[in-house]
Amino acid sequence: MPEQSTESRRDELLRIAAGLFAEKGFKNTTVRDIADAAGILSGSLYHHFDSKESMVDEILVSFQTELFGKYDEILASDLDARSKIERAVRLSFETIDARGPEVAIFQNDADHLGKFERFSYLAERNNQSREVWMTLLREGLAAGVLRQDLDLQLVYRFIRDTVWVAVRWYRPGGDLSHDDVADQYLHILLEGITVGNSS
Amino acid sequence: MPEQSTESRRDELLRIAAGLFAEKGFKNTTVRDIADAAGILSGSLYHHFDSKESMVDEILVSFQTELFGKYDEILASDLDARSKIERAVRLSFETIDARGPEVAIFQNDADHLGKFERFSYLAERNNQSREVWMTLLREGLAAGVLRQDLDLQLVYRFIRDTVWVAVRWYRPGGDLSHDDVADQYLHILLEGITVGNSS
DNA sequence: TCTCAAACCAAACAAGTGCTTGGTAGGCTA
DNA sequence: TAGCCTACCAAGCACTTGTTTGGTTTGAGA
Repeated sequence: MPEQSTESRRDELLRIAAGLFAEKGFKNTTVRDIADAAGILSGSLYHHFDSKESMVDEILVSFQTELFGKYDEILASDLDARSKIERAVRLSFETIDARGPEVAIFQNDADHLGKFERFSYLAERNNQSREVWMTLLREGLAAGVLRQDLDLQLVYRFIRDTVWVAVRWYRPGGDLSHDDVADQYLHILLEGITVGNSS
Repeated sequence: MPEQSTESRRDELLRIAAGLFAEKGFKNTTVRDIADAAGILSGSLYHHFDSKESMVDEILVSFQTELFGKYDEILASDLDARSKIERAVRLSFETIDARGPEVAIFQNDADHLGKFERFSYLAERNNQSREVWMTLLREGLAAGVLRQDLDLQLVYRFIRDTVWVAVRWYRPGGDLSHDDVADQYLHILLEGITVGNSS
């Protein structure tokens, strides 16, 4: 277990920045916004960080390292195909609950940031994510859990988009827990919204 | 039928601006970006438009007027409950196909723009959209088409988010037509991805 | 008490931002 | 051919942007 006793000033600034990046977008957040929220002057940020870019960089790298570690655990587990898919879906909603700002930044700014060399790892992580999901879906197909007439690439895109987009409205501590949301979403995804059918 | 024979220079500039707004975001697109893409100087844009804001304004208003007109047609139609839902879903993918940039702008910038009085109609349209979908879903429930154990508010949010998010990857003229995508999505939404079940 | 490092301030910088102003080229019409 | 209108240019203004620089405060250890 990693020691994470006291939050350093640096970590605190990163957390403040992440919140603003998530709320307003990376480019639309100024270093003065961040400094104001932290109660310091903008120039003082450069005592802690090289640049505004390096702030998002740190935020995204640590987030993705954590997330993909958990994806790997699911892949390596001995769960059956259907349970693996369920776990992967639940992981998304857990992550939205625990790391909302980071998810939002990834959703909103990854495409734009990915154009710069410094953030080329975003594209690699994107591929990695696709491989994880396609593996899970192919296992589901092979196990006879999924319908044969599905376009798996399309299913992947739908799932990828839909499990993360809830970050736009989900608020931790609200009426619905992340587990509630995951339950409903899994029900819709796996069985659809219409009454019993057997096609 | 409105005459729309020749595209005026003004319309052309709006189309160019919409493409850039969709690609880079409203605030991250400069008037010089737009002017460059149009082959003129930035100041010349102000012969056609009051401000950069009024450009998005025109783009969003005309887009929403068209879209909600079609929603109303569906509501007023004499289709059965399930067919109405299908039509509404298909309308989304048709719109992504025909008005991709406008959909992207709405997806990416509506939240941020809606904070200003000038764009308060965005929040109203948002409510209107929710009413349309909730009406359709309630009809589906009353008609016995939808399962009784669904949280309709949640179902609405999922549908709303997922029918529009395809704008991130769908490209007109690609392998998949908007009808292909709609077919698959409807299949997933209505019947789920798992093999026949009757719960 | 002295030292030192972490954290911050105060002021400025060059580049980029939306927008304004006064003027011009060219075509259409009276 | 005179007047006018649409579309544009050239240059600049006030402001905001990320970042830099040199100095100051504060608290803990020697």
